[in-house]
Amino acid sequence: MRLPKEKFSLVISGTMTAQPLPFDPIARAATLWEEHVGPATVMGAVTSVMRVQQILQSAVDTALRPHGLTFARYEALVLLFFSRRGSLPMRVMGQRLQLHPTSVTNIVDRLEADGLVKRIAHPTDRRTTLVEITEAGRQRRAAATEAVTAVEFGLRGLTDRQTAALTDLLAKVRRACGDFA
Amino acid sequence: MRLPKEKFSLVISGTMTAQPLPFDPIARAATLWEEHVGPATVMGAVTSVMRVQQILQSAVDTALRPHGLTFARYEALVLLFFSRRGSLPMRVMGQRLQLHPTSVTNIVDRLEADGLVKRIAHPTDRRTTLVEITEAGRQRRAAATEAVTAVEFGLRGLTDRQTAALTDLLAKVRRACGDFA
DNA sequence: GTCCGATGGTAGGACGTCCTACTATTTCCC
DNA sequence: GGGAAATAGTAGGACGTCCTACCATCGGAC
Repeated sequence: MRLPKEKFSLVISGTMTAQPLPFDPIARAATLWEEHVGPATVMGAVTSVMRVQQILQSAVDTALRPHGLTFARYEALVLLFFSRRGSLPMRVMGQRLQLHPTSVTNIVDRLEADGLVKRIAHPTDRRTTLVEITEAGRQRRAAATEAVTAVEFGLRGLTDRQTAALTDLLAKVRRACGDFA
Repeated sequence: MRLPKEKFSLVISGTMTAQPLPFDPIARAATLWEEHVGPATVMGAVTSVMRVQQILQSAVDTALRPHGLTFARYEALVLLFFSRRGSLPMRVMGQRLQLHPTSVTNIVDRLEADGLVKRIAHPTDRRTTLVEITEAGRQRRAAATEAVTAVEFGLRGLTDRQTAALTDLLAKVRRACGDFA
């Protein structure tokens, strides 16, 4: 539960070099790709998504570390907080968070060990495990939310309009890939 | 080196539920966030990036698995292929690929074990290790490139214009976070 | 020349994800 | 009702990333 050591860098993300490159490595790769391979539009977009995800993940995890959370665990906490009864079956959590069942098990294990959630029996289906957010979990969620919103989730450099446009474009991709109907 | 088992799903990505949800889980979360927390624009965009990265990573890795590559190793191979001499110092590879030095070590270890690259001594600096793509590596890159372009890197649902717009938006973020000057 | 800080790379360990199997329970269909 | 098939969750293992610590080498200050 300690903040990471300071580095000699302006970079927010954890994956960093000492100094930012003087050129855009993705744009350069795209140029070379056009020369040697073919149209690079898709390649460039995919690489960009990968890289930005890495930046955001690192920024958010850094903001959450003092609160003993990762982004995945934070998302789980928020999901339970939003739920009507403050509890959900593991399986539903996996669907909403788009996670493998075993990842849900892992996440809930950690949250439960920290006393932020607890597993309770489902009233009618004995196969099902309900996960319920505790009072400590609610408080932790509030504090963690302040931390991540304070750093804008690591998303910088966009206007609100551009941010919304980004979300829309990505939603098209998610729908086309069958994330939702 | 075997293709993954078929699942009962239309979803391209590896992380999947049996059926797509009938609603957009990110849009729903954004609505709840607006109700309970505040403006959800940034939160929605960040979650979307995370999810799309997961989809793309899974699609690309699936396409590359028959070729014995992950996306990270494929990127390394492409980087060396593009380089003038067919070789680069480990450190430079880490800068271009935005990877931790130890991750570069890991990736090069795997590629070398498969005979796709080899470590050679730097002519003047004995600290530095050069990584050189082999003929087998060049052939593997060509085959792998066909595989990933055949599935469009998993990026579906966007026009070329929209794909370019996505790249531009993400470049703004990368620049703002100090990825490049 | 020599020393000391900076640089390049690797080893070992933590963490989080996924996958494959496995058990327990429920549901469906005859 | 009785049994096959589906469903919920977990255990154990592989993989890839990061971090800290470490060793070897280089380069500059004196």
